[in-house]
Amino acid sequence: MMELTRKGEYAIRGIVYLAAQPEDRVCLLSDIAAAVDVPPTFLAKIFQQFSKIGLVKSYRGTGGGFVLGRASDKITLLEVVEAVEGQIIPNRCVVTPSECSRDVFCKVHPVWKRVQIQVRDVLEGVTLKDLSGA
Amino acid sequence: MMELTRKGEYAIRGIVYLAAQPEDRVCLLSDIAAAVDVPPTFLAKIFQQFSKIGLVKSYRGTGGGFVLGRASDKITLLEVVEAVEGQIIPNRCVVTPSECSRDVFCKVHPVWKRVQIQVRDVLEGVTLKDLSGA
DNA sequence: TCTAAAAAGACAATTTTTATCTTTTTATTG
DNA sequence: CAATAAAAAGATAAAAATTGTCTTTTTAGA
Repeated sequence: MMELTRKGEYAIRGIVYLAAQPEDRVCLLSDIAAAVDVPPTFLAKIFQQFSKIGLVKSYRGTGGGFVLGRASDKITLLEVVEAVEGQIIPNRCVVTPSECSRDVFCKVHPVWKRVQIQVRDVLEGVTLKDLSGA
Repeated sequence: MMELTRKGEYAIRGIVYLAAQPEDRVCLLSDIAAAVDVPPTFLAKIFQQFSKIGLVKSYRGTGGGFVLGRASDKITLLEVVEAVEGQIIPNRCVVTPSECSRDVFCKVHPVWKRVQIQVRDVLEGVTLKDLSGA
């Protein structure tokens, strides 16, 4: 359980690669995909999601491509993962208590909340700089 | 991401219910399923998995049913979850580094390892007694 | 021997994941 | 302005996992 999907894995690979490039170097999606060994069309979708929330900036047309949206030490692994996988929710009832009819007296609830916090803390403590640095 | 499946949810509900019963009270699967609102056939599969690893003991035939395999304070939530969902593996490469061709120089690897440890620690610190007690 | 109950196995519907392909938009350049 | 380059968007489809159900078998008790 708790497994990152391929999408998440690809997302990390792709953006870490981008973070490792010389700053302001515009990278073609096709080049990134080839370098990190991910289906280009799939990576395109992922980078579109990144782009929407500003994790990367994109340029169309000749000479276009992608660059990081912020300095690599200002982007956390948590942001990257949540961008493509959605929020980290170990249990439905963590986000919608109403779904849990056991609600009021459910003792499991706070446990999942703790799990969620722990995971987020770890991922939030890691930046793309940490992952791409020499 | 990191979402518990329904199977995991059902598993927890079922075994917590069992843990809340008077000790040595043999419970029918059909009764448990009704009480925690889970499809009986599905819960049956789950309890079979519990039974195989000794989390519950089963008795067949008339007067048969299920009881906890150990005292409720000796069964952790981690065991329950892993029984039905498999090991907690945030990323494939955590378990099979060979799959990660980036292997040696993969900086993400230890991060997932930390996530895994944190999650396990939380779940290991909670027993069925904690979850079923008044 | 009949009945009660779990175990085991085969099967099926649904949902999610993992893509691919085509068309559209935007930008550059000759 | 026309041609080209590249990302954005949308539709579709294959594969895998999830979420079940149904039938048969085994085991135990009355």
